[in-house]
Amino acid sequence: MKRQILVTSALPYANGPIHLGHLVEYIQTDIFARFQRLRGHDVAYLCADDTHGAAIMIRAQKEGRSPEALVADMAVQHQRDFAAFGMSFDHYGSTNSPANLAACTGIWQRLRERGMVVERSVERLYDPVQKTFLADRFVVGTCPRCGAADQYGDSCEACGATYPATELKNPRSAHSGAAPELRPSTQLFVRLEPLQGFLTQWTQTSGALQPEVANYLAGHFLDKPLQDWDVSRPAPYFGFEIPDAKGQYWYVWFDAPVGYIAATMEWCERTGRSLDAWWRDPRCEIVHFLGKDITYFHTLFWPALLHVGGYQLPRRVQIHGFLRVNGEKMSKSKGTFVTAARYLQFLDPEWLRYYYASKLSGKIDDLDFQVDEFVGKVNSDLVGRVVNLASRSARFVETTGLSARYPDDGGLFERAAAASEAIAAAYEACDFREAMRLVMTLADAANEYVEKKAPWTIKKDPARAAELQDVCTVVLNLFRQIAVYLQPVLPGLAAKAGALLGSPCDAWAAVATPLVGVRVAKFEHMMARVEAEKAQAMFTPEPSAPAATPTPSTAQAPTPAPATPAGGDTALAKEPLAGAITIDDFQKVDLRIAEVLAAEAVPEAKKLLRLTLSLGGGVTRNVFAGIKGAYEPDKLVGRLVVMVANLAPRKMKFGMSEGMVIAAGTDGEVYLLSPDSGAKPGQRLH
RNA sequence: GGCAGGAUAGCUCAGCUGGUUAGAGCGGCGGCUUCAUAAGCCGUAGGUCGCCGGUUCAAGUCCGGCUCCUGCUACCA
Repeated sequence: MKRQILVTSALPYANGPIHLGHLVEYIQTDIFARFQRLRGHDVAYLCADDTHGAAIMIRAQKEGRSPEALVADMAVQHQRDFAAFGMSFDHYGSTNSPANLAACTGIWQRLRERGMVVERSVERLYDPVQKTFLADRFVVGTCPRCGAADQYGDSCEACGATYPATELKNPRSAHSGAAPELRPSTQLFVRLEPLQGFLTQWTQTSGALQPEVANYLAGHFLDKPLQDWDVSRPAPYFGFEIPDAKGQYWYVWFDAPVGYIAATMEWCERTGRSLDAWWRDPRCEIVHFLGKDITYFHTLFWPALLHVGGYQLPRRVQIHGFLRVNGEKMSKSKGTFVTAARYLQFLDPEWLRYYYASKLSGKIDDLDFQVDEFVGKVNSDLVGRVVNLASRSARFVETTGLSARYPDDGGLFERAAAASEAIAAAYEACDFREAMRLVMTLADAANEYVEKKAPWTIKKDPARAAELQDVCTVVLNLFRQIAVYLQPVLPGLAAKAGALLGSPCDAWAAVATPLVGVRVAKFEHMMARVEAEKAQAMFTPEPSAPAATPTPSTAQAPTPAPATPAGGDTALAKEPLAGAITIDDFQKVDLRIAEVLAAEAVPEAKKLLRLTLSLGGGVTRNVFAGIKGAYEPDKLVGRLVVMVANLAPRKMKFGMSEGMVIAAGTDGEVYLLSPDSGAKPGQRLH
């Protein structure tokens, strides 16, 4: 039965380049889409750039151009990268499109009709100079958790904390620099509670979600009344102005997923198809691929919007984990944050497709990119086993072609054909790892056959020419079956296999019937081996900036233990220098020498020590410091540290914190600062 | 702290509803082969299945507790 399948990948944000982490998702989705096409189903693979939001607006402003220009530029970059990695989108759109506005408007009207939009006044930060409300991203200040300066109002890039903009310390407007004030703002909310029953049932019983995901939703959201969803943002905002609420814009997460529908609309328009056949017909299977970070948008809000909008709900939401590199989070300073464009400078895209396929299990687990494993898998599986089959047989039949009848092969071809359904089931379940494993056992069997038949020996005897041709006919047919099975992962290799035998590997059914009597083209290399050095080089940070190399005069200085090979400026790369401030700015900060009178771990806290600091003359301060992991409380008592003495006190879960202890560190390292001997508690730093 | 997921050979992982001597690939070691992109084939060594207790004729597989990792979250989507 021919199925109709609409496949999507999450829309990449137009604020940054495509990197190896993104590619886990796009490659996974593309393999699924290509597999379904290969099986003869009707597939639409749709994607688009996610273009709206304050982050885009700010960046455009910084770069002195319009958001539209920025977004157009990123669209070109993204699509160039995707093309290089073989993404077979049927259409690639943008959320900043008339189609998307139309689709959003339609859903919005239905929400209004059902009384699901409510207006409420919320306290928001207001820029008194510009006379405008500020989106979270337009407020900058000090992170309330880690104290990093110049962080946006929604989350901290240094420590990853998220918080309401009102908690930011020393907040300033990104427009005017003025201190924002709290003012009531009228905003629009979508009520989700009326759909609680519907969403509970859908998430728990539809089978669309992986079990862990259903559990997560049940335990985190559905166990209490669903909160209203704040879907509007005050101007200025790069996005769609809400048609019936002037000055209010849809929050980017409202119009982003609607982009799936908009992309389908554009595709239907272009190809003369019907949108309803893909979005309002239960026979169409909608499959969303996305990362675990955006789970709840796609499993609560999005189904709610679809339901109210009269659209078909996804048949499946396939959620994957994050990419790690050699067991660690991707990191710019460690060079493991590799963009698609950088990968292409070093390595072949098909290698990555295969490597990811061989690791993807369809579960939500993170996926670890290990350089050695990557090199080993590609070289031994693909070059050593698969391509090698063609390489060790094709040359023998370049002049004769394949035998006219398929010879007896002891059941090898038939067995490989019989594996078809097991392999297909693995692909269907997105257990590509299992699919690759099954295919490789076929390659093993084929190589054993070559070994046993020893065509190179047969060749020495002219009387056995027919036998030689038969053996190669078997081997090349086994190779072709494998090429077909791998086509969703390695379309390039499959195309080369098709060219070799003059018959395309473009249908799953081709594995059932051996090819006979055809000519065999001159054999050419099908895939190069990975050079381990190149893979290694790709993950090595570019030696950056001149400042890193020590000048001769400083070369005598004791060299700190070199944790990183080249450069040594990773801390600077990780946390670039902040913008210039005046001496007046600096003098606002009152830094003092303080003596640690007492220190104790806060048992309930992961990172906190409670310090009692003396500023001399009997003045003490109670300060919580996130240094539990790095310092023993006992060893701190008596030592001098530097503290921010005029930081506004802050109520924490464990008590009042009346200041902050200065420490250096990147990625969880912590190094307290000490003055030279002679300094006394209470002295100010100038 | 809450929630979720995980802990099985050096590495990456399979082990379904409990049942014979716990598996695969890679890597290691030993041999064979030389058609092939120094590819291939054969053989072999590696595991107290995180820890403790329980249920059972029988537990990696079920139950309870604990330890450690990962992610999300921390009065909030």
